[in-house]
Amino acid sequence: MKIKLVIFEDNHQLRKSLEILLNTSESYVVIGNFPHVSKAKEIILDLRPHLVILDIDMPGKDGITAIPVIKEIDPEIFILMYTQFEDDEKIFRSLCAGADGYILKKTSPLKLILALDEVRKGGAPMSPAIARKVLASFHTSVKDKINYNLTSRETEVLKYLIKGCSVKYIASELYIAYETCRSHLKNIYTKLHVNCGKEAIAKVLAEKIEL
Amino acid sequence: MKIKLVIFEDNHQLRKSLEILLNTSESYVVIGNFPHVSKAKEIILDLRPHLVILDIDMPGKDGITAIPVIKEIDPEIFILMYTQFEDDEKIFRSLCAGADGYILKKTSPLKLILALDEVRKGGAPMSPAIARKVLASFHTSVKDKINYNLTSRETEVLKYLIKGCSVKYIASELYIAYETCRSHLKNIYTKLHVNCGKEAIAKVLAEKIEL
DNA sequence: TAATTTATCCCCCTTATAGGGGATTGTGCA
DNA sequence: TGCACAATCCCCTATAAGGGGGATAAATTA
Repeated sequence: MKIKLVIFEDNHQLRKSLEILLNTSESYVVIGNFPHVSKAKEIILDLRPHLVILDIDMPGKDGITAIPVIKEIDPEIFILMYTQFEDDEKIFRSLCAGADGYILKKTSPLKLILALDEVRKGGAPMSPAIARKVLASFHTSVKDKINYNLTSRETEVLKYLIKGCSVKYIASELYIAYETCRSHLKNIYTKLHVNCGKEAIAKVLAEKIEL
Repeated sequence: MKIKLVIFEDNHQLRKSLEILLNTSESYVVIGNFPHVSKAKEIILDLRPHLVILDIDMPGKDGITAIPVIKEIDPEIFILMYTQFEDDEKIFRSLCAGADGYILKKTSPLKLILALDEVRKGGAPMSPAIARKVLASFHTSVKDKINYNLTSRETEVLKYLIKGCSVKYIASELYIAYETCRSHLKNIYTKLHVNCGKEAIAKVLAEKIEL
């Protein structure tokens, strides 16, 4: 059973030669080949490929816009970006959107096939520069975050709160009175600009506020 | 000005040959060479290298444990993991901890230097398989998550809850009675094995449960 | 030294939430 | 045809949580 490919590539010549190249391989078969992604949804729903090769720079709709569309239809469909220039920003946006890797158009036919194999096996081919960007946004996510000026005690209380603990429990854990704990919470709510514990938890966890 | 390197590597022979190799290069100079990471903090504070080459498998303390220690001293110090086996899990843990890339011990001297250059330039050398793992955990597509069997309506209610909304507000947003909303919440709490909304929010957001 | 901050505690009052029931309607599946 | 289930709504009760006060001792800062 060959892996079914759909290609979106605006350059007519390149599109054709890609098709010929891939169809001569023993593992892949091109079942669709289109110059733009405006009908991507219908095409994917209709053809149900295993893997999509997606050019980034295309007239009209950007290839990146098609990523969420395809992944929503079936997250199992692999998406390999195919770009002429090593534009870090675009490739990074592609990967954020859910692409499974990318290859440059200057890549040799052999390496193209290898990259496809890699994607199929669950790998995500990408250059070190891009990998670094992904890594960076992966752990140091948002460093430019607001300082809410919580005191050390308030921070302690908040740490328990975001675990879902009750006020009573937090108080007992910190060996302070229930009312003291509530005082801290009141101050926390004021400082975080929220009105209740639920909002505080949601804010801290959703905004990845470090404590 | 040469890039100052510190190496942590338990194999004596390898450590020595690494040092000789790197010292013959025109860009790098090895200023420290140690068989274990137990004194990593003191060493880094003292020597202040630009880049650290870190073996993962070492007797006593694992090389990975040294990553946060080094990064806390100076996040600008690059860390390149140096491993014998392509152990996905360990490499992944290393990258999560803050490593800037990794190379295998079987890597040729030329490629080792290239990888160091890559790290210096801000790249993060890694294999496609690792890149995929990073990508995956990056957009939280943890597939092996528990299915709590929430109904579509319960999911809707929960989506509002984790934004910190009150029961009354959720009810009004969904055009249902307050008591209906509460019924859904009761069922949600049962299914998630929690006792209150705060716990539910904490659980969903902390465990990155997809809704 | 005086003012400020922090952490601690207490009161009252109101509202929100949780837990325990129970009931009705429609839908889909066996 | 009947059953299970999802979604809707209601009641009662107890506890938890939030908002508004205020107070004190210790430490820090101006």
